Amino acid sequence: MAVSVREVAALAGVSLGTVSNVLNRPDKVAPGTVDRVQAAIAELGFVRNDSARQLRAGRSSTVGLIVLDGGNPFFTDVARGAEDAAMTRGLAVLVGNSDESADREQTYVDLFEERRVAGLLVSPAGDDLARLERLRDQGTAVVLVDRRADDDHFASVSVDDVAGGRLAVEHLTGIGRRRIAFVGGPSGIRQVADRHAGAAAAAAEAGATLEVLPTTSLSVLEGRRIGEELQARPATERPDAVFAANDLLAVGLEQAFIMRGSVRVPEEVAIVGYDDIAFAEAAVVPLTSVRQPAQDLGRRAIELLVAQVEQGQGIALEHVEFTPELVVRQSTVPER
Amino acid sequence: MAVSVREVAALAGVSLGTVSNVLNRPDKVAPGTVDRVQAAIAELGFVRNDSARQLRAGRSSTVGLIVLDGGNPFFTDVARGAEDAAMTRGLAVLVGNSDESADREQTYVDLFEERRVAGLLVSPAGDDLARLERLRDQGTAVVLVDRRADDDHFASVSVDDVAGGRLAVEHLTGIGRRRIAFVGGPSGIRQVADRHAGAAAAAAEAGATLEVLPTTSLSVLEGRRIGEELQARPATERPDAVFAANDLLAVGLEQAFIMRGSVRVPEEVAIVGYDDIAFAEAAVVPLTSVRQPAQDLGRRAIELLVAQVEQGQGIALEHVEFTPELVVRQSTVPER
DNA sequence: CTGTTAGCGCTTTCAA
DNA sequence: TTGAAAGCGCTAACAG
Repeated sequence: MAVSVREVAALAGVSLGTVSNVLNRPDKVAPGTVDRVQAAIAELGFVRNDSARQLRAGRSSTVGLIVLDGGNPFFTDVARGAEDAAMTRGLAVLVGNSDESADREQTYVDLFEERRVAGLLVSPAGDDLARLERLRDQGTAVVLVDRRADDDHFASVSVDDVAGGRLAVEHLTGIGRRRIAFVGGPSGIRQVADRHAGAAAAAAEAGATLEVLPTTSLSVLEGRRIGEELQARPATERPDAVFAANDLLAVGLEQAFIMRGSVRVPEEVAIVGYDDIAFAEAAVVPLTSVRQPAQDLGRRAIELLVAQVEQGQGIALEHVEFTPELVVRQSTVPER
Repeated sequence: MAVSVREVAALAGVSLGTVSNVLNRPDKVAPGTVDRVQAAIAELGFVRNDSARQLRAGRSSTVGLIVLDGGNPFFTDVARGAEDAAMTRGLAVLVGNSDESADREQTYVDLFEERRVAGLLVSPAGDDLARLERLRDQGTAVVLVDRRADDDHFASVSVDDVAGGRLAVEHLTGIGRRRIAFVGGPSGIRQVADRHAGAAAAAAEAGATLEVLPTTSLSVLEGRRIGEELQARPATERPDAVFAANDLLAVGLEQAFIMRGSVRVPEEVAIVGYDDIAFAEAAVVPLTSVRQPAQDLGRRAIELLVAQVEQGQGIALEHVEFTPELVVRQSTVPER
């Protein structure tokens, strides 16, 4: 079937140990020999068998990544960042999609464990991290993604949603708005609660009011529903700015305002969204939004993982928390 | 480090061959022994080493999938379908994102080849399939995804874009529209050309006209530009329906029509998009769109791959072409 | 039904 | 600088 080092060695007229050296430490081999071996490799189309390599070496050059939602752009960006960072280090990333199911997550953890991955990046589906702790205790590096580890059991990379909420509202007060509404829910979602907390703090500091308009989900439809309610109010009782917990809500608000033609954005009501989805820029009024550095998250997670692998168990577990950034567009600052 | 079959065998008081049998052919082992071995496995937390297994077995239980664009919902759906189908067969899917770069694609092909994957699912970045042919000649099963293989070199799964274009225009003529416009471009993109061809055929059959409005890209902005042009025309010179080559264009058209308030959708102009992106349903006027069975594509690709693996080289190469389906919403048929 | 044994392809001492 | 040999963990004969 596939050609092995043995055949390469035979063709090149050297021993298989030399072929291995050409592959792994070419500087330890005489230039002429290297050439001969490489010619043989090319001629036979030899491709190294990673299983054998890994079995012998005891360690793998693959890392696993388990994401909560493979269809979510945030996670595809995280994956992309991880992939890129891994590739420069000669690592490959196996991506699994748990779809928020603890069972599926478990299946992937098993799979990765059987493959003896160098480490695991995981955005956990539930609160039961016991299985991951066991893994880590057995020597597999584990980094939590998009979840701040509350204890010292795991390294983690996450984004500071409180800072994101603060950023949004500081921008709104900065452009002179004082009657601000926060649209979002359910409040049980940690991200929603954090963004609200940051928003509330920033509003209080600036002497602005923050009215909370709860939603049952983070969808365009819910945004439109709230938008309809707001535009039905007398102009004097409307907020002069809205911070939506995500972009879908914000787009729904925009639709309600623009479709009716009753509320001008941003003149009467400025709108800030969250996530900076691809669609934010293409909204009827391009949307100001809080962007999460998803690719950086993935990149950094790989770096923490590599550090753990290289420095072993004893390493201090880092918790990296990224600060989101504000992307200003016409939904808060009109085009000149 | 990790525990091996040897240690399990020692603890259970059997030989390592028996442990292997418990793992792979439990029915060949006495029930009592099975229990004892499994107790030992549980106690030691034994996890089988897949590298060793694969090295010995000569075959792998992983398949590689290389997609053109990891951020594109179409491909995340394909991946999801492939993952699900693979999982039920005990296969794992390694997903690589070529990002339309032939180089990146090559890197992943190399990676997968080193890992001796059972097969490769790939939506090729370029037209040079020579490398893939070599792979296939060496015995690795290859299935082309989202690209109809023009020859008998590869099995393939794709979606019939001509049928999709036909579907869209038949719907429009079916609701009585006769002056139809096709918005899309550049025409060099195969999907665009096919969708147009289907649309033209359907229009001709129904005795409708099909005006072509070319775009430089498939973006919301381009859609909005065309929309502005159309709404500036006298009502009598406007088409009574538009078929857009994708949903982004369609959303841009809608935005231009609705924002100006000058053209009613669907009364004056009906709009059909393509892809049925998540946003289509949430558009200001929910968008009628042509949906591609992306998950089915992924699932079927795995099935073709498995067939090749099981039946070997001699198998007749299948070309599965899916027919898209129309999702009707208010942009063509008003709510009652 | 269970134990023994021979490798899978590679890397890595250790000697020459 | 190169070659010979041992063995990673597992599976699949084959023998008992």
